Amino acid sequence: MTPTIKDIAARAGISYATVSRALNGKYGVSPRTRERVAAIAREMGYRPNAIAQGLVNRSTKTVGLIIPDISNPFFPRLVLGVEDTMMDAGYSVFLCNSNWKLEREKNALLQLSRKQVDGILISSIAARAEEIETILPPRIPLVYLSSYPQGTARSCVSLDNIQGADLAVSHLLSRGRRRIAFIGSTQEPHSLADRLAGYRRALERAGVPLDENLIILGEFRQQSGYLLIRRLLNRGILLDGVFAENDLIAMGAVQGILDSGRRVPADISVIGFDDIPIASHREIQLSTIHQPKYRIGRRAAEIMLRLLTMHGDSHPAEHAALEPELIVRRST
Amino acid sequence: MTPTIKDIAARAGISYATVSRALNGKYGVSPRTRERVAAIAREMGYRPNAIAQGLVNRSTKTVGLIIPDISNPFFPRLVLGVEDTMMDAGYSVFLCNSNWKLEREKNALLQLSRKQVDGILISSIAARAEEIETILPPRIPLVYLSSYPQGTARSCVSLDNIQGADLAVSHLLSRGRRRIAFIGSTQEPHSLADRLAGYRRALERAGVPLDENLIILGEFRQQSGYLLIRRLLNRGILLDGVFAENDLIAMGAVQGILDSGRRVPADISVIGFDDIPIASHREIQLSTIHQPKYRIGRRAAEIMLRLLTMHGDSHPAEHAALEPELIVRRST
DNA sequence: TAAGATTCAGCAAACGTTTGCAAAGCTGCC
DNA sequence: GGCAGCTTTGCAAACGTTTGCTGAATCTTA
Repeated sequence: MTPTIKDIAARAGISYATVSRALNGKYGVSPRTRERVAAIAREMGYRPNAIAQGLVNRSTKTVGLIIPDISNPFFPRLVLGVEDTMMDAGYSVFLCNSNWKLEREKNALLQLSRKQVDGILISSIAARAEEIETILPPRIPLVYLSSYPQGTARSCVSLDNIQGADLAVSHLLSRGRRRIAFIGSTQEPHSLADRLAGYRRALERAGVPLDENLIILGEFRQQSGYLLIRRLLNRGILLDGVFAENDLIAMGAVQGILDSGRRVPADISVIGFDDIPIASHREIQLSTIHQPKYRIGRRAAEIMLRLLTMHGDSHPAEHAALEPELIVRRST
Repeated sequence: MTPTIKDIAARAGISYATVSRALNGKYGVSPRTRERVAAIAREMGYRPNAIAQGLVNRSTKTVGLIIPDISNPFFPRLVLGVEDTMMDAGYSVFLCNSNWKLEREKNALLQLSRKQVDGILISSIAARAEEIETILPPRIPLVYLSSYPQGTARSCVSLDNIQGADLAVSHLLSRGRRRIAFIGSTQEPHSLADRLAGYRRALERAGVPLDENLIILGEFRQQSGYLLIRRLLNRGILLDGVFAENDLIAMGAVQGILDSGRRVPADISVIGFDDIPIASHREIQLSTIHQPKYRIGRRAAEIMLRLLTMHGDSHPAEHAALEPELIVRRST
């Protein structure tokens, strides 16, 4: 069917070992045969079979990328950052969506390890490192990006979530807000913990007492933000500010507040997290904490490439915590 | 390192051929040994090496998915549709972004064929089928989705673009608009041609003369829509309606119109194409032609699975043209 | 009990590469 | 002309599976 190295060898009247060496620029082939082989290969439209190469080289030039949901606007640029830089380095990437389910995340891990990927990048929703790292093949390179479980010794690339949340809440405080609700999601335990910690830290520093009634949790969806804020308001709980764990929730919250007859930001200021594309839209103008999504993806991929090249020798885990940036827009 | 079939065989004191048969449920192995093998495999944490299997089976249970740009809001749900259904069928998918460049598209095709994918799904920007189909390995299953080149004999899943454009323009006409601009992109020649054809057809049917000055082309980006409409307006060209080739362009156009001091839809009605998530947002409310993105992805994957299972025997190309749906919102 | 049928297991080749080792060919020198 | 030393090539094993063929063991039946 498709020509193999043996077909080339037959045509050139030499052994296929020589063809392999010629094609790969290995030492020990005369310039003349090297050229002849190259010409025949070109003419026959030869393409190396990466599967066979993978088997003998024990490296497939392939990595896996696991994220919760590509249709969540946070992830596309992250994925692009990974894909661009891995592609440039000659790697292909398997994309897997876990749909925020640990079960599917584990399943993807299993699939990828069967497929002999050289490394795995994962935006994990697992709470503890063991939950996923015990599934992995022995010493496969692993990089967490954007979200990682507690207690891992692997490389991570993420925003400083505590600092980011602190920044957001401090901003609300600086606008004179004192009754600040936290609306989050239980879908990513670790990111929740950090952002909640930042929320607490900012309040504490400002001497504002924490009211547990103001903390309310659901999912990472716009509708969830809408429903939660309405529930809060209907209960008659007073508030003048909202810090949402992400922009989708924040946008839902804004709608909920408007629908309840209150104004944003006059009555209630709202700030989100992530700075997804829509947040900057002229008609939305949501204040938020910017995450450099493409850069996170690229950085994670770069770390992966480093792990991949120094195959085996000591994996010094690298923890890159990028600086969060406050973006002030109309909603605060 | 990781246990192989031979390790299991050694432990069980049998030949590795038998282990293979036992694990794969092949005929010719006693229940007793079958069980013993299963137990040992479980105990040793055996995972079949898909690369080795791929080599001998000549099937990798892997497909490639090539799209222009995952960070364009049209694609994530399309990709999800593909990934979900391929995953369920036990396939992994390589994601490749071509960044709207034919060169990169071809390159991805090459990479994927080296990697011995079982099939390729592609949202191609190529104008003619030869440009990409000559690169493919002989008889690999190929499915175009959402966008396909002219003159292909392969399976396609897409919206009826002519019909969709006709629907959009007819809607503007029904609102009394007569000077309707077409703002498009040269990035996808075939989709451009179809949507332009629909635009022409609708005008002709209504007896509205075509004014070539109203047709203007750029890129599939919001900024492009903004710049193009401003250029049009600055030239003093009269218009009361805009049909944009996609929602991003349409949103840019709306901004451009507003910035020029005109009102939407009072002075100029705007309709887009695709119905990306943001179009339905409360503060945006863009009229558009809905594309069932997830369904397109799923459908394409289903066709791929069919091609994959009837390996070899006659590939009757299937051309699925989904029905476009008009969504009327505030911008018209 | 013998012959035939059936079940179970092993051998070895194959998939398309890479690569260590050995052999063959060539060069130049004494 | 013989031989050392280098360059070029070939042989064969290996990577981890699947599978056709063959042989041994067990079972059935008359």
